[in-house]
Amino acid sequence: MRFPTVQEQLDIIVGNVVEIISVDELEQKLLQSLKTCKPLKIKLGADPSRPDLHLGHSVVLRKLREFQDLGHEAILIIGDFTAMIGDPSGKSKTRPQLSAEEARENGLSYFEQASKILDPKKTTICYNADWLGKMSFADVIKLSSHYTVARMLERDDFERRYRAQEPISIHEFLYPLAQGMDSVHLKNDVELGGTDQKFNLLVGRDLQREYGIAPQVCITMSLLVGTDGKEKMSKSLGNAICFNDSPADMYGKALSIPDTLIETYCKLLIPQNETGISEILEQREAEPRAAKRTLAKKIVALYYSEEEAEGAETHFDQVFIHKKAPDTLELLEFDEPSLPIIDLLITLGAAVSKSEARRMIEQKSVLVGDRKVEAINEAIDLEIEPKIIRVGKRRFFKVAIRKTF
RNA sequence: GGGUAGGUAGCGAAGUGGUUAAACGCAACAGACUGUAAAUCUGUCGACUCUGUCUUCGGAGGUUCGAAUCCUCCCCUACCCA
Repeated sequence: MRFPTVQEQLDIIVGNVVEIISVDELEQKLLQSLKTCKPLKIKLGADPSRPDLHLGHSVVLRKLREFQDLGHEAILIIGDFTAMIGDPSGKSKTRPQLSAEEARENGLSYFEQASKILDPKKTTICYNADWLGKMSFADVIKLSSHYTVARMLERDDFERRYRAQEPISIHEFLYPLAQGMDSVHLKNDVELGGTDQKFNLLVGRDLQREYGIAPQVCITMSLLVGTDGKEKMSKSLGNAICFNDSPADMYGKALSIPDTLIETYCKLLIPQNETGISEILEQREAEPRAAKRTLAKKIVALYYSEEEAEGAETHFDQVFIHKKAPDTLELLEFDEPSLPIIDLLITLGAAVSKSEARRMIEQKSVLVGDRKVEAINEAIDLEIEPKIIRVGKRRFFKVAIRKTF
C-alpha cells in the first residue's frame, strides 16, 4: 500500500503524545519503512488482569488506530504471562496474581472491547506466555543479568516504596524485564504506553539493544483523569467510564465530569479528525452544560451510534431532570402473582441482603409506581399490570407476572 | 538463625477485661440541594423470623460471672540485625 509522507505521518503521530523517545529515530524508521514499503510494527501491551476497558485505555488505543490507518502493523500483546506477576507500576501494593486460564479469558475480552477502536482485521494479537512461558530458569538468569538492582530502583514507584520500607517482591523486578522480552521477541519498532509505562518501555528498548535488535521508539501518552477530576481513571477508583457501560451510563458519567476537564476530554477522547470539537471548546466558557452535553453525546456515539447517543440524552433528561421512569425498560417477569417487597428487591439485585432492602424501605427510597413503599412487609401484586419499581434516584425495574398462553 | 512490630467490619485505623456490633476516616447506599451521577449538608452502613435475637475482631484451645482485650499453642505479614 501507499504510505503518506514522513511529515504527514509525523503530524498525526505527534498529536496528543507526551513524549517520544526519540523523534529522530522515529523519523528514521518512518523513512526506512517508506523506502522499503515495509510497515512498522507497533506494540501495545494489554493487561488482562483488568479486562474492563475504559476511556483511559482509549487514549493509547486511538493512537494505535492512527498507526493502523497510516498503514502500520498494530500488535496487541495480551500479557497473560506477565499478569501472573502483576504490573507494579504506579501501585503501592503488589497486585494479585492471575491464573493462566483467567488471564487468557480476560485477554479475549480485552481484544473484543479494543475492537471498538482498533480495526480488528488489521490487528495482530499475541499472548506473551507463548514465549515467556518457554523460557527456562537459566534463560531468566541470563536475562536478569542484563539489569542491575540500582537501575531498577531508579524507577519512581520502586524507589518510593523502598524508601518507605514497603515490601517489594523480587518477582516485581522481573516485570519490566518480562515486558522487555516481549519487545525482544517481537522486534517491534515502536511501543506505545501511558506515561506510567515509561520505565517499562525504556527497559524494552535497552534489552532490544542488548540482544542486538534495533531499539524501539517509545511513545508515551497522558493518563486520563477520571470523572472525579482528580485521580487517574481507573475502575477500582470508581471514576471510570467503561467501553461496556450502557449508553445511558456513559452519557451520565460523561456529563458529571468537572467543567475544567472538558478540553482534556475533547482532545484525548475524540479522534483528531472528528469535526465539531472547536465548537464545543468555544461554547465551554459561556455554556458549560451545553458543551458537556455535546461532548457526552459524541463520546457515546463513538462506542455506540448517533441514535443511541440521542437516546441516552433523552433518557438522562427524563430520569434526572424530569425525575420520571425512562420509556425503555426491560420487562422482568416472575412466576409468582405477588412477592414481598423485600424479596423482590433482592431478586432484582437492588439489595444484597434483607437488612439492606429493609434499610432502603426505611429510608423511603423505594417507590412502586408513584407511591412510596411505607410498610416493610408490603406484598407487591404483580398480577394486574406491569409495575415500575424505583430504588433510589436512578434504578428502575419494570416487573410483572409471567404471561402464560 | 536472632530480634521487633503487627494481623479488628469492603479498605485504612482506634480500642488492650464489662453501657462495644465495636470510635474515627475513606468507599458504598439513601435523602436534601444542583445544569450534572460534581461540590456541599444530613442519615444509613454484620446478619436475621428486626422496638428483639444471633454471629463477628488471624486460627484452635483455655482462664473468667463476663474476653477483640489475659494465658497456651499454631498460622500469616512486614521491618531490622546476621
